[in-house]
Amino acid sequence: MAETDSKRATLNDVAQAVGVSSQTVSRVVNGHPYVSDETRRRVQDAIRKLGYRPNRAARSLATQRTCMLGIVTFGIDHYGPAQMVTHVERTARARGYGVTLSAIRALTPHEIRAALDALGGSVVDGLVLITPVTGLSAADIEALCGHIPFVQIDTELGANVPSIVIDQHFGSRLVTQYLIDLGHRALCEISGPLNWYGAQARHESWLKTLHRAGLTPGLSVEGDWTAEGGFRAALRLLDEGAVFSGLVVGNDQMALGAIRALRERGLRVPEDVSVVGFDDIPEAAYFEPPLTTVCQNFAALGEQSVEYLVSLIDNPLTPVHQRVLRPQLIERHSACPPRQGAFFLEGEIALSRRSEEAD
Amino acid sequence: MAETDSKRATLNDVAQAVGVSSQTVSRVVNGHPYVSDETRRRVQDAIRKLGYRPNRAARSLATQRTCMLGIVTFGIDHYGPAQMVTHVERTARARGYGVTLSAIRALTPHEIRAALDALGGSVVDGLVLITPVTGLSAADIEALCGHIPFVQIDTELGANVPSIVIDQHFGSRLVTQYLIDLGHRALCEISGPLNWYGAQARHESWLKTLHRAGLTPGLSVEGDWTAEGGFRAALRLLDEGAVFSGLVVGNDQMALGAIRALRERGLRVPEDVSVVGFDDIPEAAYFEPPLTTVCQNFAALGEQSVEYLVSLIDNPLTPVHQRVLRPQLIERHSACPPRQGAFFLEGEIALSRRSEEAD
DNA sequence: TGATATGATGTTAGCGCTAGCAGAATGATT
DNA sequence: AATCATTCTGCTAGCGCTAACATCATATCA
Repeated sequence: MAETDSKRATLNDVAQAVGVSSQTVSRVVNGHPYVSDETRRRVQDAIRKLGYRPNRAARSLATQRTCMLGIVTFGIDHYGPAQMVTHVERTARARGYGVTLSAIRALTPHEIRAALDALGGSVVDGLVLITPVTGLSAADIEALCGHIPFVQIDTELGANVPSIVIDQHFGSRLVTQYLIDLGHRALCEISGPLNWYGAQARHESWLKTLHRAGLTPGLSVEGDWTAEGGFRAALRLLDEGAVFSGLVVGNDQMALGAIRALRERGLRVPEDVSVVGFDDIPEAAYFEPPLTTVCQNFAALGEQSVEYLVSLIDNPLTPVHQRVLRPQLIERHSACPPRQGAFFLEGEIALSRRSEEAD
Repeated sequence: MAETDSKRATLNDVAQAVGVSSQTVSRVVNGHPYVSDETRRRVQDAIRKLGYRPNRAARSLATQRTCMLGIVTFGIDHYGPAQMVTHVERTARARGYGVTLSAIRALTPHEIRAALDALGGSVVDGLVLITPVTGLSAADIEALCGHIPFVQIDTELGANVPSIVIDQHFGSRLVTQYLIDLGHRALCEISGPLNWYGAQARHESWLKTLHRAGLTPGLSVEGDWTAEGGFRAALRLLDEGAVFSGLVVGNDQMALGAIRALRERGLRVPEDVSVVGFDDIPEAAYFEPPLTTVCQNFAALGEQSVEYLVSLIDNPLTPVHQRVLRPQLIERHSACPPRQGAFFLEGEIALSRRSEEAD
């Protein structure tokens, strides 16, 4: 196998070993035609014997392509972004691209610029931006990316940039209407951080769906996507005297925390309060009770974004569009019809505050 | 900002704009001394005006360094590996390195070779290998990496390769002994896939700890790290007639599934069966009941591996060692002393099969 | 037989950058 | 005034590869 040479073998080393020009070796490596079978075989032998591997930097310099995609992601600690990264990587590799990862922890322009700088200097042929959060305009993004083609994932619905998004409005309508159809009239919400597009969209559609049904929305508290945040948010809801038989939670982890909080306050799920989540994380089916939630197809998101990006790289004139994926309701056992007279009389319209004020 | 030139600006463009040689611009870009303040200022202005960014490929070619680390990871869909990736990335960036990610889905030499090929051709200065799984010898790894310095994470304890590992034996002893100390005498196990070093180590130490305490290990069933796998494994345990008051589970997700299975069979946790997990995922505290588990410091793992790798890059003669981190028991509420006479009489030694055979 | 296609190779130049050396200018020292 | 060190700048080469063209041999056709 690999020679014990101190230096890595180069194209030229291989060429000399075989007695051909380096160009011929290059042709073999890149699978070009017009190399005789005999030569090809001998070159391949030498490549193996010398342990030759093409130098990507040199190739990039010559071809102006890197066969690398950059992933810039915010919120990689959360389930959604992490899933997206995984699936983007998988698809990119299947398409012959490597990926380089740049996770940003804070949403400062400085951090973002640093992330892009790390990727911008001709290290990547294209960028997948996982930007689930407000704060950067489309113009900002375009300015930062420069001439590098990019696709955004999980960004603002309706934005006029190359992007693939999940219709969070639809998902929110789905669960909210589901609870309404079950007979719930008093709904509260634990939303994700409202500077996330998805959280915002879910919140808005939660409101709108209730209004359309002629119901008054109950309290909505902002969580932080974590179980702990959900726990605290639910406690706050209860402490503020909110009265509700249905609770729409921005993701499954927060739903888990919320359920625990409800239980600690003596409320049973779903008998006293129906709880629904978002994401359908693999554990959701094994929560107590198994969680009714909304499933998002992250695999499709990853695949389609890479496909789109690759077509953008191959042909920069590919028209700009936003592809919208629809999530799907997964019915399990954390929601059921409300018990009569539990918290409120049948037909009574939901109140966001209990009449008998806090103790 | 960036000019609307069709082409990206190069060092030479900047040099011409200022009227100096490209070398001087290079000095400014790289912060070398011996550039007059006046010149430096003018160059920096021009850089900004032209939107110049150094071409990494060209720089790599000239310097033979890429300032990139490669992460090759198996099992990125699981909590541990995903956490490691996140923390490696974070630390690498703090140290001035970018990371390129190569996730392998199957443990075939072919997949691994492909992953390394994608990274090997002078794209990275060093490799972090997340290889939690058996199948590759240290020699294989060294052969595959060639001359590129590497550090393994989460590999075999005691292996003589540059590596950072968590002492899974210790962790397993911790929980197992904990249950024994609580008074449990009949313990079963749901292990992770036994081709994972961690799962293997935990399994072995589970056995050893029981033996040392003079107890006969109950049944051990292999899971797949997922909640669903834990669910099915627990069901199998029950179906095979295992009798136990304590259950050691290989990770938190499987513990979640197991708890659900136990509950569906009418067993309460922890009153009838104490369950302990591994990992301390952020949700574990909000499980029903809150899960007693073992916390692993993935952040330290990521940090130390990158630090080690960087020192290996800077000085190839850095001595080879394995750094071992110790996990920590997190007591919550999924384990308590066994009830007397629930499944077995006090003092009775655990049987791995019930006397009255399956129905 | 000469003209034309086509397969198989080599030659040349250059991608954008940095290392290393070679100056040139300035000031300090003999 | 000659010598030396110090600060600044430019020149040249080359990192390893590929695109584009040039070359040469062989096969095909009129």
